[in-house]
Amino acid sequence: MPKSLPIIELSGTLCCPPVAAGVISDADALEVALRLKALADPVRIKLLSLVLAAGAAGLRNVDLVRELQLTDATISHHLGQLSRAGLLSAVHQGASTYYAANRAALGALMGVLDPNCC
Amino acid sequence: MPKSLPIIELSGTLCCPPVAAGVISDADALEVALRLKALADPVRIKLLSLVLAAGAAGLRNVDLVRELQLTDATISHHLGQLSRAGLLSAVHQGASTYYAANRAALGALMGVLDPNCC
DNA sequence: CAGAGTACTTGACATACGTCGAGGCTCTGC
DNA sequence: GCAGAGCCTCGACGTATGTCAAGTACTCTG
Repeated sequence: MPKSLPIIELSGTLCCPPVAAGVISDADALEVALRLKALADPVRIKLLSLVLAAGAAGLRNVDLVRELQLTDATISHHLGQLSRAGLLSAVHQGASTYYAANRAALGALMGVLDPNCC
Repeated sequence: MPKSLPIIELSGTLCCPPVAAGVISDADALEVALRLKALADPVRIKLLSLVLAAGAAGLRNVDLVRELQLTDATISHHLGQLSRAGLLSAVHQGASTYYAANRAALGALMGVLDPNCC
């Protein structure tokens, strides 16, 4: 990975034309790729699935530590990745942090890549 | 990545319930993640977009070398990743190899992750 | 057959990434 | 105020990955 990827603000919802509509621009390709990278890990897929299933209430770091068999540091790392990609939203409540899935962001990302969309 | 990811046959089309339908299994999470990993690179997104735009005829390695500014070895590497993930299909014709997008596989992958689907 | 064009493989390099242990911070309840 | 729970940050580690240069193999053309 010599050509290192730049840091981009990803917390917002992705917005670019679907790939089926024409050749994607370099900038859009980068945005899409960075979000996919945030999702391209078995732990994070499982994690997102658990959070999705929990609904709007969300789940805490500890809840996920119990489900997956990983350190709280590792879970925190993954939650950070997903949050930075805008796929998860975190809300602090007392000593805990509840993570909920950002369904709109996930839907938008899938919509851009879906060849059958639009 | 100490817990190294196993090698799995991915050339077929993904088939598992959408994440919105419930918590995904470890095996399905791994399958989804491996396909996303194959897609989570700006070059490969651009590449897929170009191939998609080319339609059923497909594109050759050289064509893509000209579009993106990379070595044929690098393009070959990326094409291999996408092919192994079942996202691209290769057909040899004389001295050339034409790559076409596997729309069904891409659609299936997006369908599994789309929270608005099903 | 010779040469050009195309594609894949291999090896090497630098960087990115997942994981953990240790430590520190904030909030809660006694 | 203290002890504990929950969460994050930091540093370190081993592995994976994107890129290229060089080499190899195949196909077509003349």
